[in-house]
Amino acid sequence: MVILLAADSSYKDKKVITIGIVSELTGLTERQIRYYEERKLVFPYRTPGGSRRYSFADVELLVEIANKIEDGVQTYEIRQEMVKQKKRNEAEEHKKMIQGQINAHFGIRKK
Amino acid sequence: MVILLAADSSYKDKKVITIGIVSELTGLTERQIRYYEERKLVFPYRTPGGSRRYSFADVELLVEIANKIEDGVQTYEIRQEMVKQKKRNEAEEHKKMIQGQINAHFGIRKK
DNA sequence: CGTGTAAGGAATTCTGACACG
DNA sequence: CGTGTAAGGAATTCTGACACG
Repeated sequence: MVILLAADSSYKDKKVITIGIVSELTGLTERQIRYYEERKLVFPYRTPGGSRRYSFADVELLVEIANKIEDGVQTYEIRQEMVKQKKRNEAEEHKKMIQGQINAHFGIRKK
Repeated sequence: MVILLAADSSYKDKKVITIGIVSELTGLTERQIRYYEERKLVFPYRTPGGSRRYSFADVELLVEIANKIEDGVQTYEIRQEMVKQKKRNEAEEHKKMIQGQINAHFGIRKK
């Protein structure tokens, strides 16, 4: 029997980090970080005052993006990959939801 | 039987949150947050420019502090508790370290 | 295409102090 | 003791643009 307690995603997904800190954390310039947003690769939260707030998940994503760009991948292509991945995830979600409804109707049998 | 506890402390302890965000997260005013630092209850990182950066652990600590103050506990008393707790932790650490050295010398037997 | 930079403005944060109690 | 506030300054962030290539 295995009991696994998942990583605390609450911290990872909270958008609380300013662009200056993200710059330090990733080694990217603020210019680069803003540009990747312009290309719709990252979506920081915006405060009422207009400044950007990133999550740790965003920070990790930014590093991945930067690596791909270093490898010669264009932002447009990276965007395409992300859209595709998102669709796969949604399909998976949908599948799980349907299964959940089936279970709700016929009862859940677990090995 | 295996019990795995992940608790990603890497995110929790990184000092990356500005005082404004901490204020939103905790509901405390910036004045309160700065005062608790003055009373040596929290220790944010300082950027070269002089501004404070807090971790999620700090945020949680601040909430606990605020609760105690609401209960009428004075900052000085809270400080005393923290110092005592720290000493207990260090004693525990020391004990573990000693045991580690013993194990290193005589071999580790695990049940 | 991806990034650097100077420009001017706006939002954020800092400290020390006076105030109340 | 714990917190509010006005004050002036410094650090941070924002946008739009010009530049290179």
